Amino acid sequence: MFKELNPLLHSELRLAVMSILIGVESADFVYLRKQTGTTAGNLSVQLDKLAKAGYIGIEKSFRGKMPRTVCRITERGRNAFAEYVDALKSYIE
Amino acid sequence: MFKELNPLLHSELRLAVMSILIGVESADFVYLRKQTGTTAGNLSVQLDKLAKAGYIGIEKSFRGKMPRTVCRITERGRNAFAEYVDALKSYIE
DNA sequence: ATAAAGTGGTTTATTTTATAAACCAAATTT
DNA sequence: AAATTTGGTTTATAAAATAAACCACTTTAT
Repeated sequence: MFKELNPLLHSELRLAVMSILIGVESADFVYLRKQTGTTAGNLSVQLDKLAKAGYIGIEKSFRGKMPRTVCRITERGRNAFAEYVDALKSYIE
Repeated sequence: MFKELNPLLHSELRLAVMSILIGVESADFVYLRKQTGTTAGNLSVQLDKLAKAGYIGIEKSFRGKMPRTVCRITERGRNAFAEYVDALKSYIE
């Protein structure tokens, strides 16, 4: 009757991050923080979880002298997101 | 950009319960437990939360000698569900 | 009649998760 | 050179979900 909701995606902040990343080539930490309106600490933790699941890739580098964290959705992340959306529909349609 | 997701509804089990109740006149504890596949303890706790928020009404009675718990969505619950679904769309569309 | 098992739950304890607070290293501003 | 800002991470706390125990009965089997 109801499809299971991937708990990693069923989180407001992680879902927002994935929702952003699915629509862009890449996005950096600062951008994600502004768009989601969350705290840096929370974002840091949630990005880690998404990365550990292989849903996003994180590249750290320096832009001049400042650190820079760029995130990008992976194919696995894309698939998981699509499945999650599909599962959600079993609840809301 | 992203609408807030009502945390009371952003829970797999509570969402499933609301999803069932929105489509029927009423449903009892046993039916909800079977449809959702959850444990009685978990269902009991989550129904309480929905009831305390005024999203569902709970009537307790006896059917012959056995206790019976009947749940019904309220107008407030109906509205909250509709809003939640609408908010979700800002993430998945 | 009594013990064992089942029904329909509730309550309490444990684990997991989310969130916030504190911190760090370096850069920039005053 | 002290204070503030940037771009984060780490750690502590609060909240939530889940599971395990339990309770009050009823039904079935002995």
